[in-house]
Amino acid sequence: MLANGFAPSACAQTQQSIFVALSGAAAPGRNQLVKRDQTLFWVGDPVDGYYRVISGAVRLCKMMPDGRRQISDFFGPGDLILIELSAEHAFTAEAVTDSVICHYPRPTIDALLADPKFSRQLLTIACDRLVSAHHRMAVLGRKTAEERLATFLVTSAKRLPASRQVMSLPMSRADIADYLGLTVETVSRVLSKFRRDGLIDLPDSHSVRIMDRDQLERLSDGDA
Amino acid sequence: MLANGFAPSACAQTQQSIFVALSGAAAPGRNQLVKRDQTLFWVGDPVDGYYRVISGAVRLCKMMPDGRRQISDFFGPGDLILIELSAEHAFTAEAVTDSVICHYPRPTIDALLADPKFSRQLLTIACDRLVSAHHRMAVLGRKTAEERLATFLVTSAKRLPASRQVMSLPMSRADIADYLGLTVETVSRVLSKFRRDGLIDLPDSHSVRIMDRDQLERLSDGDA
DNA sequence: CGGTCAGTTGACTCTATTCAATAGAAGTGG
DNA sequence: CCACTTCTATTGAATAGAGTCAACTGACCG
Repeated sequence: MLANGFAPSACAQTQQSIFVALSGAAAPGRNQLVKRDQTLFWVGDPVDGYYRVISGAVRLCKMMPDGRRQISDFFGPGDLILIELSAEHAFTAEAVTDSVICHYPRPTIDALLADPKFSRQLLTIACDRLVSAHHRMAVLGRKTAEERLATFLVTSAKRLPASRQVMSLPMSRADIADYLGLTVETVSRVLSKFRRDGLIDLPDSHSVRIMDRDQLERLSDGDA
Repeated sequence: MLANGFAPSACAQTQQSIFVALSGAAAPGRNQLVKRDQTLFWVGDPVDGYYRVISGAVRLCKMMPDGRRQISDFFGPGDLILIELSAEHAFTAEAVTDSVICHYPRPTIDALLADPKFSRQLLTIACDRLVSAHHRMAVLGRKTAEERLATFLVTSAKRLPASRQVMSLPMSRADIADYLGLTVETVSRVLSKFRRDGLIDLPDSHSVRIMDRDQLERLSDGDA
């Protein structure tokens, strides 16, 4: 399943402390099982609390009237879904696979924000996410299809212990396409090319084995 | 010049409070004049403090080895350049035009972070920027050239008082192109088309008058 | 006044999309 | 458990939207 695959984000250290703070709080979060493709919250919903992915994965989406979709972020186990402090959600969050999500009611968080140590940690998480969002803008604005896929694979692999050989990608090709600003066909074609070129192996459609990480990294940086 | 043109961002309210907090601090910021195209900080520079745009405009860039560039954000008067709490800058910041920038040394900010009210405000700013970064990912990943330009114009206009007829765009066509993930030629062509179609007027290359805002908004949302 | 730079426009090219067909995996119900 | 449907992924051929290359114009600057 996913538990051993798609991994927590780079700022796991900080997020761990957050977890401790939240666990110790008067009102700890409440776990809920969310089935695949089920929605955590829609655009326009009130921000009535915060979510933390325990297992599985969540995608954050923006839809256009004609059906075009942009996935602006994925959240894996351990990740706190922190983007908005405003009154209403500007994005939709959906489960990529069956997931366990912990929900912290807004008052719990608001109370914890009085602690400068805690709010400093949240600020660190928000800034880390901001940095990776800005990196992703370069991916979407300036990189070729091959560079996008290489970046996606390398970044996903970085979240995992180097020991793991095969990485699990819980999301569909359509999810990857909407995350990278491409079409399913292009994603499929580029992955096939990477396989032909010996850069990766694809044991099944949700698993990838990185065969030539150096080459993939050069490709992702745009100097291959 | 620019002072009456490119405007502070949407979270001006919060940023105003920040300004008050910083002004009252023991070590207030130090103003510096930064000439056009001059660099505030480079990728890899230590994060030795924070900057606030007093007048002018700043662009945040990421460069690729072969010269491709993505501008991930513009900062206008009043904006606090807050993206990284890490040790090193991951982006380069440059002045779009001659600008006055206020610099707050890192200790000043770190001390203020002890105040939960202040750090809460910084968190709000960071989250606001995160939301707009995610919106921009949809622009870069899914919108056509016309939709990108329409979004850029409408968003820039929103920062200004509705009374202003003519909006000043301090940045060059190349800056706009690198912000929207296009080429200068495409930016130029689309703006010319908008002018022919009566959506905008271009008194000079750094000024735009919005003629048909409704149509531009429909275009930017992708249902035109 | 000459030179450089920014912006515009045109002609042609190419990368990724669209449309279409097929193959394979997964879920459903008898 | 197997037949049937449906969804996901892959591959091919044709198309289109934005990019590239190039020429030209007008500002700005020394």
